[in-house]
Amino acid sequence: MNITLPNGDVRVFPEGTTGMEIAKSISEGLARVAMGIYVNDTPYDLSRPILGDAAVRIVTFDNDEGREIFWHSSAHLLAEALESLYPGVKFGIGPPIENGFYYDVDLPGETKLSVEDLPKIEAKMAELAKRDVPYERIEISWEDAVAYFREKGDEYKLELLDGLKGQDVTFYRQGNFTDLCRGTHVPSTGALKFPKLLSVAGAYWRGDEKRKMLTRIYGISFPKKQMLEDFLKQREEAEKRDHRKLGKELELFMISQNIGGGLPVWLPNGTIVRRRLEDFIKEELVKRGYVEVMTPHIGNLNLYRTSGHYPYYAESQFAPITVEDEEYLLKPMNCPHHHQIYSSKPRSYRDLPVRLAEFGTVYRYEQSGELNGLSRVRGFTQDDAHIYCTHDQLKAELTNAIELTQLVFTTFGMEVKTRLSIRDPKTPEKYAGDPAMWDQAEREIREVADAMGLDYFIGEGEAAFYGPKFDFIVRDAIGRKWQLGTVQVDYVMPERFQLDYVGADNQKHRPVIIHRAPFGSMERFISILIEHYAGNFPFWLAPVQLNVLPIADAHQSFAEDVAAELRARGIRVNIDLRNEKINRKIAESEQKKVPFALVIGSKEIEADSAAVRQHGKGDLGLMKVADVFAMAQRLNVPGAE
RNA sequence: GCCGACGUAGCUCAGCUGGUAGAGCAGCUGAUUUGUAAUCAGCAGGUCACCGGUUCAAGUCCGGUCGUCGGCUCCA
Repeated sequence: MNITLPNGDVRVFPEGTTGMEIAKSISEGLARVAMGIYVNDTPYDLSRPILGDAAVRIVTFDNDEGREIFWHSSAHLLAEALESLYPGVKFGIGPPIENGFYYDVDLPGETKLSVEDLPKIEAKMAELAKRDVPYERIEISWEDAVAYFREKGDEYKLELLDGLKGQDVTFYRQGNFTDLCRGTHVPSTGALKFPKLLSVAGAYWRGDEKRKMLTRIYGISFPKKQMLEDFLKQREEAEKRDHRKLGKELELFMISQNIGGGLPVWLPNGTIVRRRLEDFIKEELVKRGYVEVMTPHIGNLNLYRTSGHYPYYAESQFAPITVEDEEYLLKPMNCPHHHQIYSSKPRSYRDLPVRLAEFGTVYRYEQSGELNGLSRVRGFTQDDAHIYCTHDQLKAELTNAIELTQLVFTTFGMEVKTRLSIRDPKTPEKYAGDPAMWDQAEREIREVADAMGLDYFIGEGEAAFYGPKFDFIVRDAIGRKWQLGTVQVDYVMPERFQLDYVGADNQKHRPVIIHRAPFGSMERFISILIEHYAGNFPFWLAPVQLNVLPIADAHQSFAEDVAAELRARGIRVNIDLRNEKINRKIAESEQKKVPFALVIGSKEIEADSAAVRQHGKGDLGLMKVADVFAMAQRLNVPGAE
């Protein structure tokens, strides 16, 4: 048979040759690190005979696919270890994930697992790995598979089999452990020498909170010990960037239980960062023809009945407040308020687009277990705006809104993934408005994306109930994904709020609304920003931009003059007049991550200069004070490095 | 909300099998006048998250509550 390699080479092998034999024919080295082989894009075990001509691709730990195989096999090894340590354990699912693998298990009786049990399990895994036994693929009829798990009493596997009714299935066996599994696996357990179990957590069976909570064990493994060590070190480094830790250290924000969980307060330093970001966006809004508005924090409940948010989202809102027989809601979003502004006077097509912007604070009830620093809160401020436009203007306005969002991410150099969030065709009841409208909206938003050459992926079922949207997703220091900016198309609210404008034909028409927020939530954006910079804010954002550090009393008056001159130029300056050694003053300036320190002693005064020290870079030498002023002003603009 | 772990001074953390709380940093006072990452000394600082129980005795053991963290679920 003819086997085509990824480089285009075609080699002839006897029918039934295995992936391992092909790998060996290429090189012994490749055979050693191979995890599996893709045969015409279907993953095969290396021991599985290949029948007929095929294009193949051998995958190793360096490929996503190879890691997937490696971690999937590791999950089976974990399961085997658990079965040997906790006889009677039942197994849910145990897939590979982005960084490692997990297995969901139902432990026998009242057995509880805590992190302290992990080393023991880990040791067992390592021991089992050492036997170096093969992963065997077993094809089995559905009936026999059911019989096996019925015998074993594993109702979870039986439930999984329910979903596979009528098909033959595959088992994988290594040593004493057999699992229902589609595969693929590494050739033998010997490859999995360095497993590391990371955490235990509860996880609902099949993700359904009405069903039993299983114990999930997370782990990771590597083919080389050094890789495991590097991974753990990197993890530790990432934890240092955690915005909750840096937020405290740099006095950016705090969360007080006396105020309430999920209700962060901004400290003076954090307020500066936030205001600078707001100023940055506001400037862009002016350039793009937005007008700013302000609306109160509560609104009549009827607004949200009209919009449909209430009672649909009632369980994620704070309870209504009743005053003089009227009910009010802490606003969970700004849109209805803005719609009132739009409809406060007759609008002509000549007025459109109307772009109403507001840094609007909204309140949503989040479950206590979900609160997280600034990332997940109960009160947050959106850099919100609603664009009311004619249908003809929609694409241009969408493009403009997406560009603004992109400007945000490029300004900060953040890596972002763009998701086009559309309906889930299986649950039409979750969406308002008529399907034809949706089809149109989804088509239009996609056309805009394609015209812009946007790199995006589809998120089926991620649309808002009133329309499709783009979501901009970034990762925090420890790899969790968060949605920041969003741009949404909405044909539903104009209907519900009876919004209209008079067209050139002197007839009333419905506008289209674009909801958009480039930062999304200021709180969440800043949480990511803190981690992105590891607290080392660029000059224009830094709460304190410059520390002036006189060496001794004699240098104070000159230093104070320099500081005053900088302040007069709008630079945020601190001066350290304490009776401390210069080393101490420098150390603290570095710890506080202040971008520049100006050391001032006799030499500097003599030369009308300052010794400039850049945070993280060290001493840059003497600079004339006039040049320092110029540099500070040059750096004090958004995006400057 | 659910599963698990954790909660000691402003911060970071010690406190073994129960015997009335300890360090470093920060703070205050004083000395030192300092040249590129922490000068020295003294002082002060705690209802050991909260409530209840066991015990002669609880930071430590048990139960409950609240909160934090890691997940799960949810996210307009």
